[in-house]
Amino acid sequence: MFRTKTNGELRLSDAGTTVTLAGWVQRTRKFGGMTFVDLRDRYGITQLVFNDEYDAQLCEQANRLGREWVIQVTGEVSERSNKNPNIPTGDIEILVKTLNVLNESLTPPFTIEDQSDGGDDLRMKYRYLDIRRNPVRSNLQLRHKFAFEVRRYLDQQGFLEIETPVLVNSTPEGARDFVVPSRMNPGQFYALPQSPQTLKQLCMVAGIDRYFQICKCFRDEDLRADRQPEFTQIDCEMSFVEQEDILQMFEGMSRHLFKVILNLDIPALPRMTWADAMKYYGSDKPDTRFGMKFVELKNQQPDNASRELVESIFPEGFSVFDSAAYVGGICCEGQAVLTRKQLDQLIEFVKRPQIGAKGLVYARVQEDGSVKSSVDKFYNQDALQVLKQKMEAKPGDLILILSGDDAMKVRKQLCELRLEMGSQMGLRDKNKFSCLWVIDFPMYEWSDEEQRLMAMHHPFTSPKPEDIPLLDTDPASVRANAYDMVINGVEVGGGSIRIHDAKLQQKIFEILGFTPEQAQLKFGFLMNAFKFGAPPHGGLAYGLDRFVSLFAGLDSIRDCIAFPKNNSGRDVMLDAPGYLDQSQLDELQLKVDLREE
RNA sequence: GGUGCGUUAGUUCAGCUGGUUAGAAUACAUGCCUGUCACGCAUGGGGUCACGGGUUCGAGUCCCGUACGCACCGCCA
Repeated sequence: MFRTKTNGELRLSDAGTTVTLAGWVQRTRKFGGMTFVDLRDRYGITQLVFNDEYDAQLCEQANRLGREWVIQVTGEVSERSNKNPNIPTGDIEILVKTLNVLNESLTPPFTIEDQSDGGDDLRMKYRYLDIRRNPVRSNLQLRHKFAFEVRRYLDQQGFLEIETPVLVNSTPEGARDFVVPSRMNPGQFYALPQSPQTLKQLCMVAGIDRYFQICKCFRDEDLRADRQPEFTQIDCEMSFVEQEDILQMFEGMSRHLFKVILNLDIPALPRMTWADAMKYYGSDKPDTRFGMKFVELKNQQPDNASRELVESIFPEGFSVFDSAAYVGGICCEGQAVLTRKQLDQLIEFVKRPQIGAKGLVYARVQEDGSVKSSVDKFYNQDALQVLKQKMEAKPGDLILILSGDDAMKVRKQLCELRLEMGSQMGLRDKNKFSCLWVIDFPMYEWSDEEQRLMAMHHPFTSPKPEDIPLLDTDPASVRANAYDMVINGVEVGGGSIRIHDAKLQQKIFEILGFTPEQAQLKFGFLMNAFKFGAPPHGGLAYGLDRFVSLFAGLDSIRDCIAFPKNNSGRDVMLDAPGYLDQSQLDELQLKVDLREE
């Protein structure tokens, strides 16, 4: 062992003792004949003092030190004459007797400080230097503690952590697979798992009652701030349970994590049906830190989100509303103060191509209760008062209204607008947490691209028993025993009760457009297993990276991943992916044939 | 596959309507300073203005293309 103490742990009570410290030179300050060195390691900073009146040669040695040099010193802990209240070890310093340079360092390309001057790209290229910084390291420490507490909780609940293979088969449905060629089976490929879904179900058939695994999953899709091609899942499955048991168990786990990591007491998680989430928030992952629920002012297009017809509250007159199938609004408390310019910016916001609204109608409720709107020439004050009442708007409030032919599209636009207003109004505080379950997802959603129904969750999800008759008559309206945990508008986890009956599973595959032969080829192993006494089972999986990011208040999951990939899926530090040598290709009997641009 | 923004010193950025030698801060180097702690002061070195093409008497600045980065849409059972 090089060291007898760590930096950051010495206190005044250690004064007079001789210690050996090792670490990195954070900074040196030369002041006349004195040299001060801040020595850093994982645990903190210790100030070293060199004085040429006592030892000129040692001081000369200290003056040669550069940033990030690795040194070891032995010296006496001494009370400082000038204390520094800003750091925990500010009461003491080390009067250095011996200095040993363990390794020199190049000048780092960016400053290793809490507030670094380095940009993201540069910090990722030198991520090993970036991790020396407190904010990055503390994110990794939080992640460690989070995973540790997950294991502790699940262990106490009788779960077994079981590893499943990383080299598996490519699966239809779902995301693109990363594939791995097999040298011993030329022309054949493994795929990396998008999730251990089928394997954990086989663990249930195998009688492993309660399974979990903290494991890497892989999806070859485009990246985002909250999406990496390899990410970590807390994957869980239980046998002999119903949906209620799963919700209870994992609500318990989440509340445990909030308590032990953030010391927050989270109330019981409210439950919202998918239909209500879509109807009132336009999203299956609503940010419930604030209200501003949608009010339907007209809906002539009943769908899975909202089955009742709503007659327009407006009299005829404004052709945009008259012809729209759906009109919906939100009420923004106290926002009548927004200027014309700010409202114009909101209009620009909803008209952005990514959002795609044609326009935005607004109405301010004045102090005297009258309503002043952008559609005053179409509606009289009586009609606007009906609007005010319907929106439950008070004097000082601002009503924002979107309309269109496709209710679901307008809801999504309204969702963006609501989130934007929530942000502008400061209602999306990172230190506040609002958790809920979204339940009763539809089994299927229509894919325009493939012109067929696709599983919304995955093809092993069981329908709600009361909706099973609808599988034959109206499959699009069948609801699933599927649920997501949503925190602050982030989907942190999701799962379902699975099908454990081979015949029902076969039927679901049929509805998804698989022939019996295809289903047997791709999922025969699962359906065969179901014939040997599969227990009823279900589970869920959390996105560890997202959950930790939420706890740490991060904007991107990259910040809690030690070595993340960039926007194009590259590891800029390793410069991966890269080309293979011809000899490797030869061994694999593969030929690269790049498409010409 | 698509949209937007960006790329100037080691780093983070400024650089206006095209005009003489491209700046600041910080980092780095050297010197001074005996209680500093974001020390201070002085001096100094440091630039393929991402790359390619075009417009122009003249391009860091305008136009087109490419590459790279970030955010987003599509995609992500």
